[in-house]
Amino acid sequence: MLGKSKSSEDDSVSTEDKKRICPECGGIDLMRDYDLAEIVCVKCGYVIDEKIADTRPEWRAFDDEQKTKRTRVGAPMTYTIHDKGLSTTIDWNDRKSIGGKITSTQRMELYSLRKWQRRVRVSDATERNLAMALSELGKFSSALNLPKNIVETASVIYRRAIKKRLIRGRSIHNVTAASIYLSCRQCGIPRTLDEIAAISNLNKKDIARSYRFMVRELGTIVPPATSRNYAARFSNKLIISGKAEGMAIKILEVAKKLKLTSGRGPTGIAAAATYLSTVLANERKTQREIAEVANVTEVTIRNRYKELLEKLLIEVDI
DNA sequence: AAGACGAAAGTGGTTGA
DNA sequence: TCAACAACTTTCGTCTT
Repeated sequence: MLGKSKSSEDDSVSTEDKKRICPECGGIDLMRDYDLAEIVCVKCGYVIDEKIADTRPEWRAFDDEQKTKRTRVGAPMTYTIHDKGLSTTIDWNDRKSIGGKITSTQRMELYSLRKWQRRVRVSDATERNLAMALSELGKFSSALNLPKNIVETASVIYRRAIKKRLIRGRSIHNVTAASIYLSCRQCGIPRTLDEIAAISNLNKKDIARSYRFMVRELGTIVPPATSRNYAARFSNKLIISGKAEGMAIKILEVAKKLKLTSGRGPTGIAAAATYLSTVLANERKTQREIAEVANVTEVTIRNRYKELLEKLLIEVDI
C-alpha cells in the first residue's frame, strides 16, 4: 500500500473500481468516497459498498503547510442528516477554550453568533422539510429492520426528489415512504409495499402513486422485484434447512428461464418454490404456514405450485 | 380431522382507447 | 374517464393422508 504513495494526493477512482459496474443501473460511473467510506453509483445513487477501508497511505507531515493540508478531522459525512453532519456547533459555555472568562462584549457577540448559526443550519422551508423527512427515514428503517445503506440510498433519493421539486403538493410522509421502497427495490432487499404501508399508517395506494411518480421523474431504473430475494426471506422465517432454501432458489432460476415468472407476483412464485422445496427436502410445511409468511393465499401457492410442477418435470426429472 | 385440491365468483389494480 | 383484462383472493365442497 505504501508503495502507491505517489498517487495519494487525489481521490481519483482506482483501477480496481474501473472494472466494477453498478448492479442496479449498469452505470460504470462509480465514486469511491473515503470520507463517506462508501462506493456510490453517480448515476442512480445506489450505495454499492459501505464501510470500505481507507486504503490511502497515512500521511507524514514535514512542515506546517503540509500538516494543515493533509489533516483529516471531524465526524464522517452522512446523507442521513440534513446538512450531511458537517455543520459546526458552537459551545454553550461562555468561556474561552484556553483559560479564563470572557468580556461582556464578547458574550454578546457569541450570543448573536449562536443565533445566526441556528438560523443558518436549518434555514428555509426546504431545509426544515429535509430535516424532518430524514428523521422519518430513520424511523422507517428501524421499524423495518433495514440496513444502514438502505437509509443512505433513500436519503440520496429524497435529496434528488427535492432538487427536482417533486415534493411540492405531495406529503412528506408519502415521499419518504416511497423513497424507502425505491431504495429497497434498488438494493434488492425485499420489502413489500404492504409492509411499508402497514408500519407508516399510510395508504398503500398513495405511496404507490408517489413511488411511480418518482421513478418516472427521477429516471431511475428499477430492477423488477426478484422472487429469489423473497424466497430467501421466507426460508428464514420458516426456519427450514439451507439445503431446502438453496433448492428453492434453484427452482426459481429454472422457472425464470422457462418464463414462468413473468407477469406473476414475485411473492406468489417465491412461496410456491419454497413449498416445492420443502416437499422435495422432506421438511414439509403446510401451505397455510407458507401462505402466512408470504402474505398470499394457499390458492395462489397451489396454482403456482402446479405450474412449476408441470413445467419443471419436463425440464429436469427430479 | 387436518391438509390438499380445485371450481366459481368477487376484488383491486393496470392498460389502452 | 371508463371498460376490458389478468392476477389474485375468498369461499366452499370434495378428496387424500
